[in-house]
Amino acid sequence: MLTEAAPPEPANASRTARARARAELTQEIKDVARRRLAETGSASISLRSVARELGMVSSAVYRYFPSHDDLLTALIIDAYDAVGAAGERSLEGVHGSVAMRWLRLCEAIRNWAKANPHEYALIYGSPVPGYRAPADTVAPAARVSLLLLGLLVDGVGSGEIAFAEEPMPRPVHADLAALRALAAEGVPDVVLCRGLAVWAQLFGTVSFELFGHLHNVVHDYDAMFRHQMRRAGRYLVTGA
Amino acid sequence: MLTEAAPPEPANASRTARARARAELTQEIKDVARRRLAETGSASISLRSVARELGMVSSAVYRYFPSHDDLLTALIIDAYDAVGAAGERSLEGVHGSVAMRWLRLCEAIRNWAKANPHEYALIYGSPVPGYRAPADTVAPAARVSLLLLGLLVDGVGSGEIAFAEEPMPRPVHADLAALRALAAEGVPDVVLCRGLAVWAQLFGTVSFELFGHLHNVVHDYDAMFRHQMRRAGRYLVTGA
DNA sequence: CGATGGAGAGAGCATTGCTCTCGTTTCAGT
DNA sequence: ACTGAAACGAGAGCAATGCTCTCTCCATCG
Repeated sequence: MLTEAAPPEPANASRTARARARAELTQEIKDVARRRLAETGSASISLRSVARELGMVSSAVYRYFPSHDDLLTALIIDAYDAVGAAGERSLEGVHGSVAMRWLRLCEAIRNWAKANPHEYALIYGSPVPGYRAPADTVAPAARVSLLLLGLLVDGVGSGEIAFAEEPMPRPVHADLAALRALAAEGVPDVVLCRGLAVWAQLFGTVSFELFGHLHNVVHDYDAMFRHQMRRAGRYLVTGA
Repeated sequence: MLTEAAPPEPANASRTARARARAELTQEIKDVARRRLAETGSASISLRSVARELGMVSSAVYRYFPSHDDLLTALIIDAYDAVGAAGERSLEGVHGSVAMRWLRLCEAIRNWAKANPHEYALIYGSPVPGYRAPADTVAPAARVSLLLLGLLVDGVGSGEIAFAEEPMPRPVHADLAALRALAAEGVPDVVLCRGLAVWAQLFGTVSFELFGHLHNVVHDYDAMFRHQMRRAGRYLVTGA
């Protein structure tokens, strides 16, 4: 269920002809599947249709992805990587205020989501396959979150993020301490809480928009999103 | 796709034997489907399996739900109604502060979601079938949101919710004005914005938890949720 | 050079959504 | 109360899917 196919591919790209062909075909299968996903939604990624489009027979595809879920998982991993990359690109070489970089990050994530709604749904919607995230997905999934944590570290370091220590429930503090040790050195609990809050708000808002929960309520999504995320940024930085 | 089956059922329950049988069987089909949904996820609600469990033949079920999507839509509507009802129950006869009622509402929604994760995924996860929300779903979907708006109206009316008017981007103001006219009389733009923010945060947080996005980050979900929603409530009421 | 095992093809199985047809039962208008 | 129309359930059938098994072919590695 988790792993791709039998032989662990060597890192070296130009191995034997067979290995190269395998890598290429694996990629090609994913590409076709991703295109079908983008065009007609996750329901229409059938191994058979992908095989057909590639001129293969369905059983051949099973040499590359041992099950339908494995193909999906591969797409999920790629999608996580894609949002992560989009987020990183939006911050590359940008040195403005934390609030400004936060806004850029928000816009990048939303723009990616709007450009790839089905991929977004795949990773931030209901977990569709056998329901439990394979271990392989957690690292790529973390990628985009690290950007927020980086922002927090920066902001606290530069003094741009204002905060006053506050008592936390013990278990909350424990979780936050672990998170801090992992990827947010120096960021106090209160600020991590704010981070979690705006993060949930960000993805909640994007999901509301993409999944149609604001239909007939919001009409100018661009303006609303921008305004809300600007406020969220202020909350993140100043706590108000 | 949207409507159930041919004859519009009369409101009167005890009509002809046939009508009663129809209503009962329709309900029974939904019940079996919902049970399968709860037990093994939305993928396993096949008309055929439901029919089998009811001792019918698959084609007979089509007399009641003209397509698989229609069955799903019916379940979706019921799910919206269920969260709405759960939320309403949590506020029934409760007259505490807005912040306190907000917290009750949050807990009720999360508890319902945890008790019915697949149903939650059905309505707040990715829109699964051919996607487009049938018109029949928007009224039940609004039910739970009205609770928040009611809280805002109360809080503004009683002066419990503090705010200072603030300039809004024109299109944002337009959307908020329409929303105010619809179900939030007297609630100023700033407060509506806060409402939208915490609402997105609430569902973002619940989705993160249920869909596994906080796996290995948060361990004591109860404590974290409570703490975050308490803060959100304060933000809602005081703006900080 | 020869054995291994990766690769593609094809047939096949169980399952699904959905359609069509065919008797039977129930209802409603006369 | 009777009769024609409609609703109903059953069954067969179609196209499609995920997945397995077997067969043959050929690149690879010893």
